[in-house]
Amino acid sequence: MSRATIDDVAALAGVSIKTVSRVVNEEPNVRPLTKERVMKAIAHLNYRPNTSARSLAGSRSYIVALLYDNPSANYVINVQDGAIKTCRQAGYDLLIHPCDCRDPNLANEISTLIVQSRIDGLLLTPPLSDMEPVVQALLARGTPFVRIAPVGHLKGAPYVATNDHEAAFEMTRYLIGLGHKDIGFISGHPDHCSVVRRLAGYKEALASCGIQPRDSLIIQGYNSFASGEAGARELFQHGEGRPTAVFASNDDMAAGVIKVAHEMELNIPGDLSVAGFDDTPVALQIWPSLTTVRQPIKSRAEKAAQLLLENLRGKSPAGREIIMDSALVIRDSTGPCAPQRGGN
Amino acid sequence: MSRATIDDVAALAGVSIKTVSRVVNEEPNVRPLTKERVMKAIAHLNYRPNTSARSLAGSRSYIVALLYDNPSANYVINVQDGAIKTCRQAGYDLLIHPCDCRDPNLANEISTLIVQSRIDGLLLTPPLSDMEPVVQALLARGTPFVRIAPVGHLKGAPYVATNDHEAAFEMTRYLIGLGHKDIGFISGHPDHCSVVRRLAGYKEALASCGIQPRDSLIIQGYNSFASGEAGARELFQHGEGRPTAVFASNDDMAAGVIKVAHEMELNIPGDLSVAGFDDTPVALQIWPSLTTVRQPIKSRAEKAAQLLLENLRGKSPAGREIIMDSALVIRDSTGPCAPQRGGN
DNA sequence: AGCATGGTTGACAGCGCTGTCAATTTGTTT
DNA sequence: AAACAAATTGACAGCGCTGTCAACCATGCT
Repeated sequence: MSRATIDDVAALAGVSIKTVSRVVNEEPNVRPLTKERVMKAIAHLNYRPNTSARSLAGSRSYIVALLYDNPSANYVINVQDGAIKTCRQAGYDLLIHPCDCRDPNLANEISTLIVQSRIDGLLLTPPLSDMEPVVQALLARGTPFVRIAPVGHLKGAPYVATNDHEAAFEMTRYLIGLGHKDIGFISGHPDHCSVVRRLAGYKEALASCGIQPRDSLIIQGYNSFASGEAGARELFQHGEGRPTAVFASNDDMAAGVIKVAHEMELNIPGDLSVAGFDDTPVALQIWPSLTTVRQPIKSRAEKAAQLLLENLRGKSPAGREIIMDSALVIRDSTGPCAPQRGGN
Repeated sequence: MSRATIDDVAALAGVSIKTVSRVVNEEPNVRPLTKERVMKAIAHLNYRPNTSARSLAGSRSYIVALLYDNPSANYVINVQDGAIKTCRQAGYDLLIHPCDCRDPNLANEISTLIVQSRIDGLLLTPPLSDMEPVVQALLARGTPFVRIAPVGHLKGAPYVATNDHEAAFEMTRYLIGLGHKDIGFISGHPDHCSVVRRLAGYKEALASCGIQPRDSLIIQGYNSFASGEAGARELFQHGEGRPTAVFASNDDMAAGVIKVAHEMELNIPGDLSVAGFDDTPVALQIWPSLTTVRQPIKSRAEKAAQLLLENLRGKSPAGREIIMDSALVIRDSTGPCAPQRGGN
């Protein structure tokens, strides 16, 4: 089973191993006829090149690394799935590498990883996508990489992002459309810059409707469920000025808000509307189900991997910056503004 | 940075490359003095062997694969983390390989993976741990593997499991201790055999307290949140015979039960106690927080990886079957049986 | 016909390491 | 001290592939 070597193929096709190598690597200058003979032999023997030999002889390793430091299991799994899918098709292996953002030595650690595991290219997820030292180190080494959902444009650092700004804008407009005027906002972890854009979208939507954003309604969160709870308590402490809706920068925090609301015996969405961001599984697991923004996490990772592989193959040009769309998902946690206690 | 080869080390230490190789691979018959000199040279040059060359020349690839087909992102991430941790320490890489259990060709696909990626050994997670064709194929190939949380003893197929049976027994006893007599049970996916044991533990606990298990209280679930909801609806449809407590075989299903209870305006734990299994993050994200059983998912994966690596190194003997303990985590979703409406 | 030109092919030398086996050193025995 | 066994070390031949470079072939041109 698949024990054939390049020599076997060469013998069967009646060519030299070098020619087989050319066909396998899709190099130019092989006569179509020859190419076909070789391909037939390959198929017949079910030949698969030996990765170790390839990477030893050539420069490539056919391995790309996926770097992450993200507390959300769901997010990571989705990114992995997307990246693996693309890599498998292209004959690349994916090496997953959890890391620690707070490690001051991170850039070095990554360099070591690249050298040691002979990494061809890397995929960076937030918050690594925006860590200057890491990006600079990669740029300096000349190791290809693609950033997933970064906030900033960095010269020569390609990325795939979603339009967080617009999505937050739309969600806020939706809440305003429901009659809400006092809309609390729980922002994301300050390091996750992508999340900064969500705040901007929120503010802009408010402004576009002539509502003055109030600082007391904007709470600093840290992406965790617990920070959502804390944020909710802070928002609700002044009885009268209480917002009638809360927009959290991710679902975990929104779930925290909802839990606090339950504890305070607030009716959702009757007394309080809550919206999240990301559409993680928890959005459907809490009660009531959460209105949120669906991110194309998996397909974004696929795209990023595709971009990276194209880079590795030398086709560096076109589309080094890709923006993908996300969509509002309206569920049961949002409804018309309180006083009227509308039907919904 | 780390570009040193074995030749450099050999030159610096004043020995042949073969001796360096011996030291690196911890082979016997190297004089302590020589060994020390070599180790110093290695440290000085920050030498790391080239994986490709190693696997090309030798038989090993220093790669182990982690196979899974599990809908729970949290579970998978924890297993990955545990396995990676152990592998890194030992200088092995971990290749993650999501697969599809329903694929009738699965065993072949895995064989191909092993051959193609030169996998040294594999880690199987449920439900693959108990798939006969897969295990048999591996046994036939002679490829080392370790099963995580399987249900069955299979000759020559080492595993690391937790005492699900006992944990389910204890949880049930705890509920009985709270005064509950009508305790519903939502079992897990029939393929996830490990989950079968939980049902056995539940029944046994009932029996041990002189309570006759009733079939109408035992519902077939499928590990998903949705199947928890469905199970709850089934349990609650007959008004009077309604159980006062529900024990679900995992947290997702327990969350489903709680959601249905909320919809039916049942007070938890006043009107209904709910317990889960696994202690996934959702247990803390729902309201009220969920009483559950904490599984040592990550450390179990670490152990499994250790066992596998020992196997790869030829130390096949001792402890081919390891059982680890799980623990009850009492939170707010369980309380004294209804009628009295006790304080808690 | 004679000669560049460029497309097509193969011979060959490694990539950095490990397995084999023979050479050397060291320790033991009588 | 000679003879032997065991421990220690190194020379060398690949593992399966790719990069280099030279050889070859088919054109189109003068």
